[in-house]
Amino acid sequence: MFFFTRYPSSTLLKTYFLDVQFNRCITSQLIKWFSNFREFYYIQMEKFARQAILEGVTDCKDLMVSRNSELFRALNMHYNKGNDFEVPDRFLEVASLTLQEFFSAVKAGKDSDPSWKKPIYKIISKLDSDIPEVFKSSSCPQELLQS
DNA sequence: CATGCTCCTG
DNA sequence: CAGGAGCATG
Repeated sequence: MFFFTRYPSSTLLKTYFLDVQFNRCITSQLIKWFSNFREFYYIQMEKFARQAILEGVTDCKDLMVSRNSELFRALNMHYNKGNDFEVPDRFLEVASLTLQEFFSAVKAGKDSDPSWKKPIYKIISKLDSDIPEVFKSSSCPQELLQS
């Protein structure tokens, strides 16, 4: 699900886990889960962005996340270990944009500001897509829901 | 006071 | 990932 939504609301999650009896713990645990997902995601982005800078990359167009890029492999291995489904193109676009945002920010020296990542988070949080119906409850294979 | 999020650990 | 601290919102 992370490939579609980086910042799912608790109400949205509830509509996709109809067979789960939500209580405070379950809900906060799921929210926490996505928070952890984001951490990994952003850490990878920053890592590759800095690496690109060290490699002398100057054009953002050279920072597109394709299905055969190292960054994609790292993310796919984390969220889609068994290659249970095809990652949506939209995610590649969001990932590319995220990488470019980090790249530009670091390159501009904005990382000296303690809260330099906040603006990037704000941008990315607005790029969530709708989750396909197939992910909903009962008929959905567990492999798909796991990430 | 309840939520939700980040940051830091283990 | 899970836990907990600390901060922001409403």
